[in-house]
Amino acid sequence: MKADTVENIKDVAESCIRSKGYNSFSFREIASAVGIKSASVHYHFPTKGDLGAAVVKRYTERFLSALGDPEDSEIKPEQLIQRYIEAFRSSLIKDQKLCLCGMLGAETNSLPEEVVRETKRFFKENIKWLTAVFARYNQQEEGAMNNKAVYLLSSLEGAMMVAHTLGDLKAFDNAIKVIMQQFSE
Amino acid sequence: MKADTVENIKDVAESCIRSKGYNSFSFREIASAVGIKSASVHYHFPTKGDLGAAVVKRYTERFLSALGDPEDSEIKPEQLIQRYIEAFRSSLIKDQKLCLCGMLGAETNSLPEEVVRETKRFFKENIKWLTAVFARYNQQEEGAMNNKAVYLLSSLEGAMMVAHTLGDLKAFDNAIKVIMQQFSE
DNA sequence: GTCTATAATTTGATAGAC
DNA sequence: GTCTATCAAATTATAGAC
Repeated sequence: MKADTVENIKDVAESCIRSKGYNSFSFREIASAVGIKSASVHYHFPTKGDLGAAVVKRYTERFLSALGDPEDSEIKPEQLIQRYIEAFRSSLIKDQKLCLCGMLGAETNSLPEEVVRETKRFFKENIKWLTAVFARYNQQEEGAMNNKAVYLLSSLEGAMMVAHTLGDLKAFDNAIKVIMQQFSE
Repeated sequence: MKADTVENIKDVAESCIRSKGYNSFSFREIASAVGIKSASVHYHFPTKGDLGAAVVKRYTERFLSALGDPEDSEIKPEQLIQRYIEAFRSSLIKDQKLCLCGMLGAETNSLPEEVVRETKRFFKENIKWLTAVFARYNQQEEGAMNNKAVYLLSSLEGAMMVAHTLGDLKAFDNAIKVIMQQFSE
């Protein structure tokens, strides 16, 4: 059932950060939810920064893995973009929470260096993946593809935040409708 | 010089929240920057939630005031949209900080009720203003204008967050380029 | 209106037993 | 690997003097 304590800790920490932010979760809180004591959490993750960085690292790996190969010729680029949007959408709808890195990105200035580094990596890998997908569309200049990638990532992060704040998940879908017009010509 | 203590407190608090978040600033920190003691801050704002809500309220009033009347026939709707985008851009470039409500929106789940209420109001008033501007464009259906409003607000908030995290302000302008294509037909 | 002093709680982190 | 116990610091907030 609860095979791996380390994974349990990461699960709870990820959930906490995504709903309340890095600066509003405590080791005691994590420990309590896992069913251990805070000293035991420190055994696995000496500092809060260690835990935060590990959570983001796992999050990024899972996210990229779910997206798959951007150059997989079996799948049309349009479908990959659709899959990308759906990844954000299900995060918001199913988990009722923000993107982990959307939250951490806002908190950047009050985060330990190792957490900032991993958060940046998430964004950079996202942009890289999207740029690779856009490169499969009809010929475009290098810069235009990168701009589109930054744009799509940013718009989805922003739409999650606004919809979550307003408590209106339809707002997310409404924003998506406008975003998709960009890619349907 | 420092005429009004209350305004000074709000100034410092706004700056702190925009750079570190609501959950990472303290009354002692504000007091120290203003040159008073934390007990004096409590005299003006009994609770942290009171201070937070007052800061957002002033921020919203100033923001809407700077935008002006969305139905001012002296100004073309295209120019108003440009002004709107510029308001976000200068926040990011000049202040090197996020939008106050972009930060607070992410933190929604760990905020006092009165701060959440004011943050929602900022977003709702933004959407209302934008919808009024879009209504001045050629005939569109009601829903489409609202969707565009939510979309533009969301995209700008997201672009600020991503650019700020990456420490790459050009990323903001690159995203804007793609966003503007939506409104240039 | 600002101060000193302090209460009550929570936090990240460590020492050392088992 | 988990525990008890504890530390040192920081937090929001209040009482009461000036």
